[in-house]
Amino acid sequence: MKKLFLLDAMALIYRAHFAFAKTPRITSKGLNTSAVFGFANTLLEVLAKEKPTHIGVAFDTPKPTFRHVQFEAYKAQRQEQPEDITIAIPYVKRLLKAMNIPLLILDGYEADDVIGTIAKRAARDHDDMEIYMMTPDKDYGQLVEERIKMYKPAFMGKGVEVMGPQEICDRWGIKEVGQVIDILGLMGDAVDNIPGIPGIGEKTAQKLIEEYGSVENLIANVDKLKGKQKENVQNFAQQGLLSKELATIYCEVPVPFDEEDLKMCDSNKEELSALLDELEFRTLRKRLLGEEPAGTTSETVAAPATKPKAAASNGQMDLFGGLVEEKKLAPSETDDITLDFETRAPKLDIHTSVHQYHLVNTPELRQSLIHFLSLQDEICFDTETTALDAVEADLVGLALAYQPGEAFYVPFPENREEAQAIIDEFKPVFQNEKITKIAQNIKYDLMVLSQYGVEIKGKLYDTMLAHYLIEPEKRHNMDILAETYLNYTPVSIEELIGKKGSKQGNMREVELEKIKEYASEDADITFRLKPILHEILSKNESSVKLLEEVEMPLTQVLADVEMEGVRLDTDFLKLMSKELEKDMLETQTRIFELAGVEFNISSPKQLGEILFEKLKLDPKAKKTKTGQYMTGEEILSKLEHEHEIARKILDFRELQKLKSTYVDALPQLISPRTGRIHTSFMQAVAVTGRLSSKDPNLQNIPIRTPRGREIRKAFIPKNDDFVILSADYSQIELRIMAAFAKDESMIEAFNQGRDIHATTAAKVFNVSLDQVTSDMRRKAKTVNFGIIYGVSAFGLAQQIDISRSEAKEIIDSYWREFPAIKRYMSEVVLSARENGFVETILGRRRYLRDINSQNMTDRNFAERNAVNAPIQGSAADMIKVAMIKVNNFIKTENLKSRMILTVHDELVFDAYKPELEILKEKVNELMISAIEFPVKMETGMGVGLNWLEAH
DNA sequence: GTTATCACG
DNA sequence: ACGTACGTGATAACT
Repeated sequence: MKKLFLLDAMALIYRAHFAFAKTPRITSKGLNTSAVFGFANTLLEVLAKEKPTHIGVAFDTPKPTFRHVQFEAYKAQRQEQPEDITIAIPYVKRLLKAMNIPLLILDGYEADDVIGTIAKRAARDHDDMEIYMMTPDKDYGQLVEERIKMYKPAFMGKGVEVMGPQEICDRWGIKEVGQVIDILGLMGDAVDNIPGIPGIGEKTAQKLIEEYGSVENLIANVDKLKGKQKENVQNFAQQGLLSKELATIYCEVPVPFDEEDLKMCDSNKEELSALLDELEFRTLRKRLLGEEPAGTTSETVAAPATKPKAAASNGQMDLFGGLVEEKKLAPSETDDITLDFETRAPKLDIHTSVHQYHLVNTPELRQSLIHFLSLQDEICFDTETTALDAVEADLVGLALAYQPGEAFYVPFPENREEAQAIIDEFKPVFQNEKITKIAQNIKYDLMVLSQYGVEIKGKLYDTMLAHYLIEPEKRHNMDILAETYLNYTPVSIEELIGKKGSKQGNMREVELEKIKEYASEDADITFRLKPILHEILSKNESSVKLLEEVEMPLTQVLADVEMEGVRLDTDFLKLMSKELEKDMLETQTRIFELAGVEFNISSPKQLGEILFEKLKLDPKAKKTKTGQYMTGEEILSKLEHEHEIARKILDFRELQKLKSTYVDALPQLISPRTGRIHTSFMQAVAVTGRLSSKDPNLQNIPIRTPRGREIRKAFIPKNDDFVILSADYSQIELRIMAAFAKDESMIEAFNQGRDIHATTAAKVFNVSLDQVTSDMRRKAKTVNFGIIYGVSAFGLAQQIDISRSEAKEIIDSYWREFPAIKRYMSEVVLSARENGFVETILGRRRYLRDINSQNMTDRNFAERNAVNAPIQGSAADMIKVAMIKVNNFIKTENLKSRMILTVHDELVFDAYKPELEILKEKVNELMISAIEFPVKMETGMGVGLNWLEAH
């Protein structure tokens, strides 16, 4: 006779936990192992005594079950799970996995439904099998039949109790086991919040069912009852029926049953041994594995036997074969089991844990969590802080997750030393090289943790950056990712701390329970997003490389660069501000004189009316689509010789821009903590792969005008021992274009170090190199840029103020002289039309949805993007790789010099004077060799006491 | 929140 | 006949 044992894990764990309530077992590391120990003992006892041939262990899931759908209050008042149990569950699961015992878990169903279904099917399909449901839970009585028995484990002095149909009927005083639910329906069950009928307890229920047979029949014969009891049955008839329904175990759960899956087999001794050591279960270990001390078993124990279908390398067993792939289940496949209360496809999740988000706020709990984290291949984390700006942020909490559906929240005290002590506990986890750290926008977390002296080691995985490489033109917030890929809308941060514009609330003031839920959810979601995004990303091999070898290492570099910051000469800026103020006032006075009235010069609306209506400067003045006069720089420049006011307005605009955007704004962004400026480099904004910079934007500090470039004098070295070093790629985009197009003449010009714009001018204007005038060179330079942007005659004409026909002639001439470039351009556009995207040298994609549009404007725009994106993007790829290499060099050589800025084709350093020469040499070498192109690359280097001098 | 303008590569 | 260079971010005005 075969023996199938089905265990109700949660019921047994609870029972074990409370059995040890007075004298809990604690390991030397503070882990409470009572529940695991109790469960393990019970399990081993039954294995030894009963020698089952088949076995399975069922868990509840944290997901709402159909009973919740039916009855909202179901189990609602059950008190929260003790943390010791929460911590125990993963260990129990590991124990079972190590013993090669299958876990039975199905979202939407409780353990008793799963056990009931399997028990009934096993009995039906196998005459030669006896089924034992191992549980202390009385509800199971309803399932008992000839070959299905309840097996109550020994407890509190009482021995094992095996109950067949006779025993059940005797126990409840009923005629058939099915009436168990009628009894429960009447008496209710306080633990599960099944109400029953008021005034009816076990004894009364027994008596009534003995007499009437069922709840339904009792209600039908309510007239035969008397007094208060009659009243209650009448008034609570519905409640009684519902209670009966709730107590009914559902035996049609959509799980296939295959006896092969549940066959007993050998343990994985290596895993088991490690686990028992960890739990410090010495006696058990001896019983199970003999006397070998820890650490010597792996060589001596033969390879563990594995089940036919249970071989997954991660130790998870594919119990239900195809059903494990539940995400891919077509609805039709589950149609044969339609459940009227099911709103979604049943989901089988072998390792979904029972409870979701846990508060980890004691040393013991932290110890357990850390211990468990250290066993993972990858973990997900999220920091909660007091500020959006990482440099100014204090840790409020840390959320961690290592499997979907479960997360842990560790709150941090406001006291800095206490917080430091807690984060120090987690250091071994963060510094474990074997664990991949997953996070959304991980640069922020890296920066926050670095303030607490935590330098993360091992692989990083940023879901934001993964998505940036999948769809660079989209947005990459976690909320959007969750909605797109998980079909789930997370709790918004605004619900916790209010909008960021208005006096944004403090994370510290949020209730612990709420922040726990919010933070845990973030970690959980991010953890779930990772495999989904990675699966999509993996469709393109180069994307995975790009993420792992460029963007992830770069995010660490950027964290370093941002933390370092830049020193600003505030005294200088203060002086400059005063001068600008004075000049602005003078200019404004002159403008008012010239205009004859006072008005707001900063208002394009007012300004347009003054210029074009009052002064009638340009009779054919152009208007914007909103009906206003255009007063931009290019318009006013053309009026410069018409009227003095145009020049003055341009001056005023420049002064105001410099003052408000730079001179006055920059000092306000100095960190009170470091006294330096810390920009944010945005890694997932620019569609081409470039970085952007904000708060403040240090990538648009003026340089083109004499007054503007003065501002760069305010960017200074950290002290007298340092100087500013600036290294920029020379003509990187043109070189990349020449390489892509394989244009021999242009490649040769670069390889010979010739002036590329002059060379272009000579060719385009058909003169010898020494006949090229500065005007010709200027035009050629503009043309070269224009080519990269996807030239049009109109655009070129506008840019250098020539006629459209003249522009067209120049372009035609360019194509004649550089036919390879023209060929390359058409090839890129063609390939974009075919594939719908273009790629950079490292395979970074840009999708061009309008490339085949009927709308010419949209299509032309897409075509210009097709030309520009691979060039601009490849240059971005190259400087990113260079940054990683340079930072690596600085770190491995332990230099005092630091990278402090990056501006598309330029790297800026705070260079320690004694290191200047080696730094210059290495930076140059690493920049030009970052990515191999079939064209010579060059850099320009400058050193000075400020950023301007370094150019 | 959108528009116009202007700073950079 | 159309409507036009590529990629960003900050500010002030206005709705």
